[in-house]
Amino acid sequence: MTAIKESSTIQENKQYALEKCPVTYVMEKIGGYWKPIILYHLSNGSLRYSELKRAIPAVSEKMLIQHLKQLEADNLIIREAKPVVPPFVTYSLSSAGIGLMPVIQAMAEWAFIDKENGFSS
Amino acid sequence: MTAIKESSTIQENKQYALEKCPVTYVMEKIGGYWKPIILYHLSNGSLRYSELKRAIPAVSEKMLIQHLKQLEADNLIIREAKPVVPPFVTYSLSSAGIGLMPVIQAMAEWAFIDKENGFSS
DNA sequence: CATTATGCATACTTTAGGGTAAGTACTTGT
DNA sequence: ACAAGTACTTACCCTAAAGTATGCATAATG
Repeated sequence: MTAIKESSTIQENKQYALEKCPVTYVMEKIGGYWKPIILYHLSNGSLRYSELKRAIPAVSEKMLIQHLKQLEADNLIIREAKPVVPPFVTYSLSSAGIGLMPVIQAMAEWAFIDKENGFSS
Repeated sequence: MTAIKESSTIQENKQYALEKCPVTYVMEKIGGYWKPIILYHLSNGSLRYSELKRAIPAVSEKMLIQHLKQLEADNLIIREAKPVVPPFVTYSLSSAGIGLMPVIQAMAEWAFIDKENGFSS
């Protein structure tokens, strides 16, 4: 039994890691590249889908709605659609999403400091 | 010329996004799934490579050193190797890495609150 | 009457990330 | 003499994520 490589238990350990490490828990919810960026742009108030698209030109429409759906499913943002004929859909932060603002704020602040100090690779 | 789809400009817009959005800047540095987790485990002090491995059983050795190298290249952690024969290598936070602790701390705090409120999908 | 805008959905392909496994160099322990 | 520990490196493969490009319904606008 001692010959079993420890790496074969990685899968089972993932559940353990999720329960033990709070940062792992967070990464499961906002771990994607785009999610924190979306949340950052929503921090100044609700935005329409098309406004988000223009605010983040680097994201494709597919990625944008995909992550918006996931953020909604995780109760971090709220989607409101008015049944008018040119569709009018707005996204805003939920209370849990607002709770994430310290994280986003801390990121933004660190970015400015890091840039000032010129720590570039 | 009006027939060109706007999505074809996504690549060029990425550079723009990097300069404009601070959160994008941060995600380029600690955007990987494992990087914040590694930084979290180093927040209590320096650790040897093997200690990190045992602290994060869910990560494979390949991922661990890969991200450690990247974090070192980005000046977020410091690698110190003693030239002894059973290798003795420790990793610790740099000053820039310590500057990231508010982000990691905010993540950890939010995780606890979110779990208490039972916001699970 | 064709275009534009809105908020998506979907198919199709490519790429990058990550998993698994094995090897290396050197020494201490049994 | 052989396994085990330490800190990696390398090679191969595979899947999930992301890019690209369409389509759709409707209605105001030129």
